[in-house]
Amino acid sequence: MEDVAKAAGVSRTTVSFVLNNIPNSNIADATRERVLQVARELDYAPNTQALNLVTGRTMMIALVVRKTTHQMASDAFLGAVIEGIMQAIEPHGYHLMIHAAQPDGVNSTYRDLIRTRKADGLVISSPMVSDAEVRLLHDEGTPVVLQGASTMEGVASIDVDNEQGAYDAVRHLIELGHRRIGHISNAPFSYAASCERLNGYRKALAEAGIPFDRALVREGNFTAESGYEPMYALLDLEDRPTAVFIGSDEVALGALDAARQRGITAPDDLSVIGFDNLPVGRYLQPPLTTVHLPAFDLGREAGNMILALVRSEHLPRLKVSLPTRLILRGSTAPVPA
Amino acid sequence: MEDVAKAAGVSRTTVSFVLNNIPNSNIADATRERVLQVARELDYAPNTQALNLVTGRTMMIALVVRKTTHQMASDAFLGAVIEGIMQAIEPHGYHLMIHAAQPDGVNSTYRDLIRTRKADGLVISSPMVSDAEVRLLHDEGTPVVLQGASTMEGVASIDVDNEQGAYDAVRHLIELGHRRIGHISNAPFSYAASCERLNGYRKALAEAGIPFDRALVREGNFTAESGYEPMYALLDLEDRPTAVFIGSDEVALGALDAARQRGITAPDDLSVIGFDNLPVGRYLQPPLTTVHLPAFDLGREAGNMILALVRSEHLPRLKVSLPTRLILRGSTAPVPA
DNA sequence: CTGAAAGCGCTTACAG
DNA sequence: CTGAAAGCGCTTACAG
Repeated sequence: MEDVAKAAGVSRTTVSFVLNNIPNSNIADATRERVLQVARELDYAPNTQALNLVTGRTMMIALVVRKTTHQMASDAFLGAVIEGIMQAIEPHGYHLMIHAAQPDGVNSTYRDLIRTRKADGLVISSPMVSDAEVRLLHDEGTPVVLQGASTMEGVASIDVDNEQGAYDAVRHLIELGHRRIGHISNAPFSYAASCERLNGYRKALAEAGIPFDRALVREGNFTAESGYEPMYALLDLEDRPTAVFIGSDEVALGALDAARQRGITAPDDLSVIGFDNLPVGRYLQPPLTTVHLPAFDLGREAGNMILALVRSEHLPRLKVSLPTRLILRGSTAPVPA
Repeated sequence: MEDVAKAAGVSRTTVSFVLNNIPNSNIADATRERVLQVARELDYAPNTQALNLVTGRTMMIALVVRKTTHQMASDAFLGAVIEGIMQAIEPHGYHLMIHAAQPDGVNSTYRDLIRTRKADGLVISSPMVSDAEVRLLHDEGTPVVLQGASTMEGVASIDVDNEQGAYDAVRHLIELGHRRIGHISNAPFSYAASCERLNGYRKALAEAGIPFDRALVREGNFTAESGYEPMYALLDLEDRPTAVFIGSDEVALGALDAARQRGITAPDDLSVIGFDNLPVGRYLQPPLTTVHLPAFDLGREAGNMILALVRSEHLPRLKVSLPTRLILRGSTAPVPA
């Protein structure tokens, strides 16, 4: 900048004014032109670090991924979420950094991103029901958006309407005539999303006058592998279900394989409906009926929210809930006569 | 820091020395203890921006994803690659930022990340054969690692051994007795990886004395949808193949569906082998035989390489090639008698 | 309409 | 063993 000022024969102040297009700076057109010209010739680019130091901002948003290494590496939605966030923030000059924080990390470090001024705000992809560090961060006035859990008082959050999605899925099964409907969760019930999906399941049953049977509910744990045991257990029941609502396509993969091993195939012997709408679902045999999770929209909305927060703008709603959509394919059918 | 110095009754210099553990600074133990103590009490955290300004470094690595929005959102490996890079760089105090750059972007902007000092080095996930911006960056002395294409002279790069992987796949088919073997590429042949896999295919054929037949080679284009046409074309051939090597599991998904629509099922009527080893492959019916692509390792190695570059350390090898591994599952079988 | 100067929060020769 | 001071590259009152 020094160089530009010298070459253009003006002060650094003037250069700063024209380059930043400061209003009311009243720079003569000729001067302005000259500075712009020289800056171009010298291929001038401002030093972000210097700018950050004086403005006190970093123009960075951190996406904190609260997952184990394995969970993150096999997260089919990470790309969509990242893409969504970037599309929201980059047009406004913000960049995205990724930070991994183990879910069990007691001494996790993402608060340091703020303390050491590496980022202006955090999007926390946190499936955990509660998290003391988030609480602290929020109380300190840090811009924080929770993506995926909405149980924390006063903290901005975004999620899909899990209960409604589950309700729609189970209602679909009921309409096909099923009465004996099992449920395998996407994750342990210590996760908010699992609870909400269970609630949707129960609500649909209740509405149809079908009594809730605890024995029909089993826990999955994110992965396809975790789908085997629960499915075996369900199929081993005296009065086994004619349909199963599984809270995750991924878990459904394993569950379907388990059923197959027992010689039970969907949808003839058993109707199966998943959740998430993984891209691969339509290529399975039979194509998997599921509930669409709008991962990209989730990211974009999270981006919009954190953007509003870091810019101290008004946040229309503190908790937003995105709609799901039932995707009918081949893994569900009317209950066999 | 000012505050810490004041509270400890020392100068900022001293605080800086003890906090950064500067060797040969010869701080009295008592002073050191006092400073540490006060810093803890005041919950002091250094301002990264100020530090960056004086050191001239940002401690940031940018992952430049050269893909369309759609491609990125449906990239099953992005999480694994990111995780790999982070595991390599975070222990050394570096952070990762993500930057999207459209593959067709003439006036793409990732060079600005360096010009404006937002990052110290770039990992470019670039499938394109050549890229003028990378050339320029490299010539300017910027630390750059190409992930996925190795055609640029003098630029560090990492990739999987595509040719060997394809060779292994086709050789497996030949050993099963197939002689009429089709190929559907993962992407257009303007992409380096596609060419390399085609070379592996040709090499295996040549070695077995099977003449290369241009009619048996078709282009895929990343997505499952792009697998239909090529498969139809192959099946419509007079002398149709008994096996097909497909350069991508994703493309294989569509191709398999296309075959199924024609009443042709793997592996009885047609052996099919993919590439990538998507997690879902083992849950398909039949489970997909494929070539394992070590996405996490790719990321970690890219991380190690860029780390060496930004730290001006010696780079053992400028171009590294990671081995693949043939995964035998159910979609390939001996040629029908 | 433009410039001199202070300041953002650090590091690091240099002096004592 | 410790401190005063310059400097990193910017922005922004303030003065003229």
